[in-house]
Amino acid sequence: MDSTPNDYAPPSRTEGAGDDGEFNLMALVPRLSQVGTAMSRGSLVERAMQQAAPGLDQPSMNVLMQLRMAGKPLRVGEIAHRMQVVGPHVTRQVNELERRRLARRVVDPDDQRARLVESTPEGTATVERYLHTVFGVFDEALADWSAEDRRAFSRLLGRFADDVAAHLAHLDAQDRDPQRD
Amino acid sequence: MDSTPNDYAPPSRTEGAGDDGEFNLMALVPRLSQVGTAMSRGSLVERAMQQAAPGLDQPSMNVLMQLRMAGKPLRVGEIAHRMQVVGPHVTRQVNELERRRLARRVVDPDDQRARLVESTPEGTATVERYLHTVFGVFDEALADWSAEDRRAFSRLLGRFADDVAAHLAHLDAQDRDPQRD
DNA sequence: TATTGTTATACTCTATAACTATA
DNA sequence: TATAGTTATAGAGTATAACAATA
Repeated sequence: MDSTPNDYAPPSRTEGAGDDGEFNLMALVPRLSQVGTAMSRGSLVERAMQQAAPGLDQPSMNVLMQLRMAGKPLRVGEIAHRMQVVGPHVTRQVNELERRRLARRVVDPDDQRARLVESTPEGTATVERYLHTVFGVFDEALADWSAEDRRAFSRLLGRFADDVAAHLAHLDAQDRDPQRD
Repeated sequence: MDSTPNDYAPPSRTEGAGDDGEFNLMALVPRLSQVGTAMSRGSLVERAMQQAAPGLDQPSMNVLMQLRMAGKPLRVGEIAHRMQVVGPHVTRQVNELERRRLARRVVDPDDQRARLVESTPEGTATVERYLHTVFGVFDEALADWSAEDRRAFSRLLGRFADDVAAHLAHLDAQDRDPQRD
């Protein structure tokens, strides 16, 4: 019983040829949701968490990921901003990471109020294991893709994320300050 | 906008950390997360919910969306499957939708155990308002895109979602039944 | 005996409010 | 007085377990 989740958007089955070729916003939405689910609570992250740090929670791994992507220690507020969450949330995850010796806090020399969160070697190794699993899945899933399609997807996804974010920021600013526009 | 997730220059040891034209998995991950956040708890959905049905919760709207995309009444279990959630979760949202007269349950004539959930006219109007807002934002955000880029993005995103889902389903099946391969 | 759905309960993620300590 | 972070608490979203009705 397991019917296809995709009656709405006929595209693909992909293997053969003819994608329908149309641009249809209605078809885009379920795909975006699908990707969102995969990145937050699907078997991909479940699998990667299991490989990398059984028992650790997802947001804590997300903190480690932010540190990994930044390549340097970050303030609590900066991590919160990058994760698109609120300060206290980060505090709790950093507590957990510190308890597990995956990260530590040091006072920011430039501002005694602030704390810099930095990954420990074990923290770095943990997030590397996580990314190894995630990349492995993507890599195998995209095994059949042409180099050109990969580049195009990367470019278009980045542009899409940027353009949507920028437009929403514009709308939000308008809401806060109806004068402008 | 201030510092966007774009600072993420992967620290040196990433595979082929190339420039914009390259395909770099490490660059893909934050973009996918960003899109996921937008679709689940960003200002896009907040805005659309506010326009369409202030006070209604997001998963209930998601149920209405599934009915809209299917174009026909669906069983509780089928809705759960399409939403990638578990049965009891859907039951609660359908209760809420019924309370608000946005959907109703009818016994499935083919199986007295099952219930078919169908949208009321008000439910349909509600989800149309929601989609109108979402499509409006996307449409404006993508205003500058060429028709070709739109088609390419639609095609590649669909293929990506399908290929990742298929590969994960394969891995999950392997986990459950290590015999196979 | 297996399946569809519901009720009751608990867990995870995230937000808001009140507070502490620097600035 | 404003800012960085923390503590305490509350809410939204989702899962698991036990059950009822029908197959």
